Amino acid sequence: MLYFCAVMPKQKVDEQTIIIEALKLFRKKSYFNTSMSDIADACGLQKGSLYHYFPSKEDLMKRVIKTVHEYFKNNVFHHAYDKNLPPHKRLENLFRAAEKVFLDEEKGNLLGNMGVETALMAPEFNSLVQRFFLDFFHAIKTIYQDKYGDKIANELAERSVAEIEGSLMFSRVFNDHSYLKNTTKRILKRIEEKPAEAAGANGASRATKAKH
Amino acid sequence: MLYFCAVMPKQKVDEQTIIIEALKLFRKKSYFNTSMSDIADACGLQKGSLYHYFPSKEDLMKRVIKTVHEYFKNNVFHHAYDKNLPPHKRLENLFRAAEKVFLDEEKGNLLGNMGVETALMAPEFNSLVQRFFLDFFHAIKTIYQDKYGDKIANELAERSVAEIEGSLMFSRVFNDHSYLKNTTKRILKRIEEKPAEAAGANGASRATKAKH
Amino acid sequence: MLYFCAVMPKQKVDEQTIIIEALKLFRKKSYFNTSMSDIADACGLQKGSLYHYFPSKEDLMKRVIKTVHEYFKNNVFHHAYDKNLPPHKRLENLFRAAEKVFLDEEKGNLLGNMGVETALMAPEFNSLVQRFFLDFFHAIKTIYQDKYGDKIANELAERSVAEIEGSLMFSRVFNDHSYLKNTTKRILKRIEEKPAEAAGANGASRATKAKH
Amino acid sequence: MLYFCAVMPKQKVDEQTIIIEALKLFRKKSYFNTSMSDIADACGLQKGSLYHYFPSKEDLMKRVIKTVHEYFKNNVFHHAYDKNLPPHKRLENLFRAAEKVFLDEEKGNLLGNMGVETALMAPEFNSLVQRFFLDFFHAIKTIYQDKYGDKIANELAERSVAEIEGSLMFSRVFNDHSYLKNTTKRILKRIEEKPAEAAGANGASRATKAKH
DNA sequence: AATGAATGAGAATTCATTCAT
DNA sequence: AATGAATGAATTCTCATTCAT
Repeated sequence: MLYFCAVMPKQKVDEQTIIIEALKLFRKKSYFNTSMSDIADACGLQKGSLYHYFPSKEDLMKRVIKTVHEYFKNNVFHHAYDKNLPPHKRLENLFRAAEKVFLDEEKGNLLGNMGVETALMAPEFNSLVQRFFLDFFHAIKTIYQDKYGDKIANELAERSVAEIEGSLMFSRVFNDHSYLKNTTKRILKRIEEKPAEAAGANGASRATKAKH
Repeated sequence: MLYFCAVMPKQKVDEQTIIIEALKLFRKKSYFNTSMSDIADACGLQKGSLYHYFPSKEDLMKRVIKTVHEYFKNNVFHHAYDKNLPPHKRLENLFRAAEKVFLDEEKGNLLGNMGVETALMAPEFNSLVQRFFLDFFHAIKTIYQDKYGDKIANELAERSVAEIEGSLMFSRVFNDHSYLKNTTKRILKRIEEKPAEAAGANGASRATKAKH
Repeated sequence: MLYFCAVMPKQKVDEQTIIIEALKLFRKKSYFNTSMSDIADACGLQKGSLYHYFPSKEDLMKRVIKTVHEYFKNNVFHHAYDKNLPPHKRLENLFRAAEKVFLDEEKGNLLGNMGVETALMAPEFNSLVQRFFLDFFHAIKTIYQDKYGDKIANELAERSVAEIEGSLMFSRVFNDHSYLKNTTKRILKRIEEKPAEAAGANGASRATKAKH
Repeated sequence: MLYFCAVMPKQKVDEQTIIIEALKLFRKKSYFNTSMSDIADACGLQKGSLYHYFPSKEDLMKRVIKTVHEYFKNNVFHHAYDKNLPPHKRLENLFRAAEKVFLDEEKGNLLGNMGVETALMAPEFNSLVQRFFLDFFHAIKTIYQDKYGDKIANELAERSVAEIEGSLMFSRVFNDHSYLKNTTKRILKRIEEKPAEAAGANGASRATKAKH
């Protein structure tokens, strides 16, 4: 990987490198199955050296989650707020970007969003994951709001994100991309159609309402 | 649970007790955060004694997953096959039973989707979790098949289970039952309506198709 | 093994059965690598039941060693005392019988004499193994005594048994019967030749002298 | 062993120390009866710390065996290749050095044939022990080759090493140095005499032939 | 005699973390 | 900043042994 640079950059190990390597490992092997040693190895460091950058494994994980969150904000969710495009186009762009990350298409691995699983297993990361999903909800809701009223948009967003997360899980459990891809396709098709479907929505859930 | 004889038999711990105690702990603290010691304590045993019943922690977990699966078959999925009731009623019964388990409504004694998280983190349990979901799909699909053709039923089932699993995840991440409850309500409402909505379905995913 | 009896004997598990099964396992896997569970399995018993016959694993091993010793007395060493045959014939018979046991020729496994290794690793069996070797020495010495004087016979015996044990060890380490077989052939050849070779013997060792 | 600087460096335990301590314990109590805890105690370390140096107990044992082998090469076997001395002198030097190690003459600090016993009980060490013996054979054979032809030298070497190992075993079982000492004396005497004795040798065994 | 549940001590190993250099 | 030795607590698992039935 390094050998291909014409001029070898100093390649000092920095926080970002560690976060990225940790992210890769957490995604591949999960938080509990990844040791600080694994991360150090991946960075070309000694175990002890990691503690110069992060006071603990838990803290490192939090930084990883925040980094992922930030990445989604800048590269996925932002498509929702591009007011120059029509809703269905914005949704399409957002989904396309999300799939790239979720399905790790470049490398062909099925990675999924480690944060979710981790949140369910380790309560200390719960609030960070909540924040991630609230932003996810908000982005999708914003897109729907142009076509539907606030209440319906809220509910549609909740439903769409649930479908996406559920089918992402299936894609992972069955090691089959098509679950997620079919789901995004289906959701896109819905937005292009008449708003009739959303009628009769029952109210959105508490957490989602609370924030937006 | 323990029947009284004239002479109280010496309270032997049996496999089922251990499985139930392990399940509770795995649900509460996750597989990785639960030690064999924890389980032994919960059963009033020494940790070595667990190995009298299960050759390894992994094996115990597999038994737990199978037990949950069996429980769902007998107490949840079976509603789908009750040919005396109309589809929407069968779906309602199934959802009601599922919610009871998923949301731990009556005192945390049974189940949850701990298997899912674990499958995502520990590949050794993947196939058991796959089997669980295939049965889940099949049950829901059977209900839809009375109203829709095979292809659409398939897709609707996939979608419904995804919505349920996604919203269950939100219910847990946000510690708010209404995500799952709203979702089941919404899905029930759909089945009571005209079949028009399902039009334009794109094909079901590989794994689901393969089996049913 | 049992299947070949025309009338299946009651075949109650008895001490002898356990000793034989334990011997087989100790030979194959060594004392330390054989658990009471392994032995119980081989006997078709529960672990706990072994303790009806033997108070401890150590005691069982002692019985095994004694049984082997007894077996050698009756089936191997006794050839040395068959006064009807000439020395070289007696030696040949003895070696032939010993090879059968050491090399487990019937089953083609290289088993060797577990007692020796065990004696070296677990001092509690030392004296039993000593007794075995003293009998071995004595048998060989008796054969030599007809051709040579006591002193030389003593030394030749010590030397022959050492050669045998050493080459038996090589046969096991290199998994090659020929080490032991070449050695017995060579020793037999020596006894058929002139007694000149034994000249200049230096005295036998203490233990050997002490006993005989 | 530890060189004194102006400032005494903090006495770090190093690999060699651990290997030596492990060797001592393996010799005294055997591989199976020595726990990593015992070794750690002997080194003044926590047992976890051993894994900083060796990935497993098995690996540590392999290093121990290799160290012993190396020691024999440098301190025992090398006498065989000292072309300035006559064969019998070389053999004498070799034996003298071997006895020192085998019989632990100076204070139990080094070696013994613990490897042999272990090889017989734990197949994972077999090949290392084979290599040790092949070197032993080769050294002795080299000495004999100056007086006898290749074939006879081969067989004499095999026989001598067998005698030595056998009598070493007796020395240990009877706790009496004289078994080994008499054997080396006797073998030395043979080489000083006429080569007539070796006549009629039957071929050497497979493993020995294969290598040399 | 036999069972099999239970024990309890101890084994190997892992790992997040600390800290002197 | 980085090392790497060291820790110590925890973890999974093994096993000889006991004992009520």
